[in-house]
Amino acid sequence: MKARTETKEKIIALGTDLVKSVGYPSLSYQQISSQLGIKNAAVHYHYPSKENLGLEILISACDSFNGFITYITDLSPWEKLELFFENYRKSLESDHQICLIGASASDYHQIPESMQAAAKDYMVLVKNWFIDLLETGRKEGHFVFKGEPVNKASLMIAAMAGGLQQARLIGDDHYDGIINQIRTELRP
Amino acid sequence: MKARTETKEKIIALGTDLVKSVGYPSLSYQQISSQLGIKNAAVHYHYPSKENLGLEILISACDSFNGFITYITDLSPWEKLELFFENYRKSLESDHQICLIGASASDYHQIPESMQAAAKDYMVLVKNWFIDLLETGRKEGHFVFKGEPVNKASLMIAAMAGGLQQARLIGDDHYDGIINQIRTELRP
DNA sequence: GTCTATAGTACGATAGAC
DNA sequence: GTCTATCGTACTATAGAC
Repeated sequence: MKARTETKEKIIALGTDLVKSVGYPSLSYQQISSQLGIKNAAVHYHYPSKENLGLEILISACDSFNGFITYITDLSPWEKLELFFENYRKSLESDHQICLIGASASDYHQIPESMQAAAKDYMVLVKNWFIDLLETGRKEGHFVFKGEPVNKASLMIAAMAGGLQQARLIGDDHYDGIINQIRTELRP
Repeated sequence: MKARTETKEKIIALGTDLVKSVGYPSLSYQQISSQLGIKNAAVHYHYPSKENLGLEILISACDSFNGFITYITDLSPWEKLELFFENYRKSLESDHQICLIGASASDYHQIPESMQAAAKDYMVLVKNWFIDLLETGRKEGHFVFKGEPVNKASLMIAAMAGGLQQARLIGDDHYDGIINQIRTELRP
């Protein structure tokens, strides 16, 4: 009924939103089909099992992030960091969605092994990008921090993912306070 | 069959473990009854609805934390902080359980309103204790950090909750790196 | 306080028509 | 590529015996 496989892309886009707002275990074929105006079985046609769908959501996010870091490769360390902050802030504004890394981690024992592996790959990708950003930024005098870049990267990624979640409980100020603290501590 | 309400306490203890490992939505009466050697209906006798059970788990955790901070009230700021770190590290060693705050936050849209409110109360309690610890510790020269105590507290709590989750994906070193970074930055 | 039995619901998944 | 119809399963929850 559709030109090319437009529906397939819509399913991934909506599925991603749902995982970020209710989590993979609570994601259902009915939510997807009803919101897209199609039927249960139509979604199964594109993604036979829930595992297929969940895995594709993670792989797609990985591709997007790779595109993102390539796109911003020429910016300054601070500009890169602020864009990363901004992307996370957008999740907060989209009805308090959390990031896929946090969602995959908190539901870790409820997702198939293939998704556990994909989530790990995704997180390693993000973390390595962060380590490189911090290392380069410090070397060039843009950032100031004690200790190893790997530990600083771990601290920042964990704080951002955790902060997004906790903002659901006690409000967006919590997340903004975290970002401001990170900025304050990193500034020369 | 039991003296007093021993079963009721066992249900809360096991329920707490299950929420911390699989989350409230994936927690089931069957897991509880089978692991306690009783039947489905017996659990319903003590906690008629799942909401009753989930709420009691959070309230119980709140009470425990209140007991904890009273118990350590005479220790030094660093000793208090290290005991807090230790409690979180224990979750990691218990088959990678996460904290109740992180679990409640990531499943926020899947838990009843009464639990959302209880989780908020719990988190406010923890955060306020942290703010006071950081404020006092800095005033007395034990801690060093830039910015407001409230933002530093937000950063630390989010990093610990997020770090516990992310350690499931990429290993315990991730969490330990976060704690070491926090120590390094806080040390005078 | 614990049991058996079951109602009622929601879900993932498949078969087969169009 | 989408539909209707349905199977099998897992879950929350309740009624009533002991």
